[in-house]
Amino acid sequence: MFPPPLTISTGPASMRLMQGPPTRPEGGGSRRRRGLGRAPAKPRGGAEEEDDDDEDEDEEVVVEVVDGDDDDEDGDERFVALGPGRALPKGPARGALKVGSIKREMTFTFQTEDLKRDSSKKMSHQHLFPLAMEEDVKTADTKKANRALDHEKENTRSICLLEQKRKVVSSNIDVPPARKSSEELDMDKVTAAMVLTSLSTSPLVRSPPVRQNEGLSGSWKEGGGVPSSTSSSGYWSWSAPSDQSNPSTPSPPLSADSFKPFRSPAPPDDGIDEAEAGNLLFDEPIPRKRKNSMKVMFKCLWKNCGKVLSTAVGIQKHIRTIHLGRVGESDYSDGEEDFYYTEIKLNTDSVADGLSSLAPVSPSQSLASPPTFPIPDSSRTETPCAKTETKLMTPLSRSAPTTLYLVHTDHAYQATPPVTIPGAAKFTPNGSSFSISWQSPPVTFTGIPVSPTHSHPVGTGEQRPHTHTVLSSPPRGTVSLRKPRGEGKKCRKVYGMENRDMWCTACRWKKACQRFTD
DNA sequence: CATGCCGGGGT
DNA sequence: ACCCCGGCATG
Repeated sequence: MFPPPLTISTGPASMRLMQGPPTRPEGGGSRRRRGLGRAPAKPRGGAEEEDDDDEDEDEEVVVEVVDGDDDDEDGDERFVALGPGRALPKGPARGALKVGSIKREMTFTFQTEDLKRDSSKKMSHQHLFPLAMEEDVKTADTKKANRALDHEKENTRSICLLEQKRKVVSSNIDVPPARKSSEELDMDKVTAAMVLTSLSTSPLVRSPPVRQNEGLSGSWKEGGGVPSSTSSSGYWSWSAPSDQSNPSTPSPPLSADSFKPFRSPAPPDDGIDEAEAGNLLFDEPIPRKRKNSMKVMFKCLWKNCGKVLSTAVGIQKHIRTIHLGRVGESDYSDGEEDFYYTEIKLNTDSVADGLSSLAPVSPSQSLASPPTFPIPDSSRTETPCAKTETKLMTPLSRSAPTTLYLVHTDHAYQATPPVTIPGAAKFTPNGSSFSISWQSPPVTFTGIPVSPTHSHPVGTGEQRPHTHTVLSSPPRGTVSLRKPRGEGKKCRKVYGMENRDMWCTACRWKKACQRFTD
């Protein structure tokens, strides 16, 4: 109560320290400080308050960002938010960030859900991804419901058709059944043409290599196309913006189908391949190289099979016989195989090369978060598979083609954009906080090892592994949100220990400095 | 080692 | 809510 003896208090901060350690007889160093003689708090308090005001402003910014996320489930939005959020700083901001990230995740999930729903409807009872469904369901949202309803209307009609067609096409595989109006078909054509053109024209066009799988998967589902791995899509669903949910958007699967009709008369492997190739290219992270000595290969996308053949016919046959089990009709091709293989361009040097280049190149930044899903996913998956695959190719391997999505990549034009986002790599090197959400994806890898699981021939059970993967992913939120550590000088440095009184409260409390926010 | 902060704990 | 500190992470 009594002001401590001036003698002592007068001493510089150092004094305090010295005394502190030995003992805190009176009440602790802090008190001492206050007692320093500086009028208890008045001055200090005033200054601080001002600071606080400033801080508040910052905080507001943060808040806004967060809100944005809430309002829209749009993936893009998220990114935007991230940018600013990152900058935001200090204490309160931190909290906001956390929330934001969480919401983000939620959003993803829910989007995925939508997709799934759509697909499920179209697909009808195709037991495609039961597991995934369950998982998602828990996260389900009211919003989702709304969207679902909308889609239903339009979908309902198409569903019937789709199913019928599907049956015709293939009984055991979930081929993208969706069929759309002639207009859409045309659109697809056009799109395909454009894609091809762009590809041939400029290598730049590339899109995020990485998660094609996931991103695509999302879209596919929507299209009612391939059901299989839900898990992967789960996280990535974000890549698929609300657009996908819209029925109007052409679903990838559709386009794929649409192509067939034209060429179908005679299984034009080349034609299809080309189209796919185009898509693939998108996937391929290394567009520029392709000019050089690129060798075109056809890779089987069947889940545990990475078989690579030099000819489309070969790969088709491979798929037909090994995966589709159509030994007898080896000659006949309904085009279904097309979905299970993809055209890949290899540098004459070596495939690995290309792959490796991918990872290192873009990721430089993202390196910070190695686990980040984006880059590695597709690329890695493919390569390793290819190698291993050859051996694995066995009936067992026959599981739904995980990679299948890749194929669909054709429709990349749709998916691509979103995927690009992942460019998120941009997010930033420092965005430690970001890494969090991203990390989740790493899961993908897990999936690979898991693949060994035997699955049902039909290609439905596949998801299991994926789902599994997803589950394992949980690590996401785990990352510590710890602030990067402000670069600028903080109160401590600015005022020094001697003037601790001048520090902002936060600094005094050893909390994130509120005055010199970074 | 100095800083900057987080997570806790005390009042 | 305010005030602090132990301890960890980072440069």
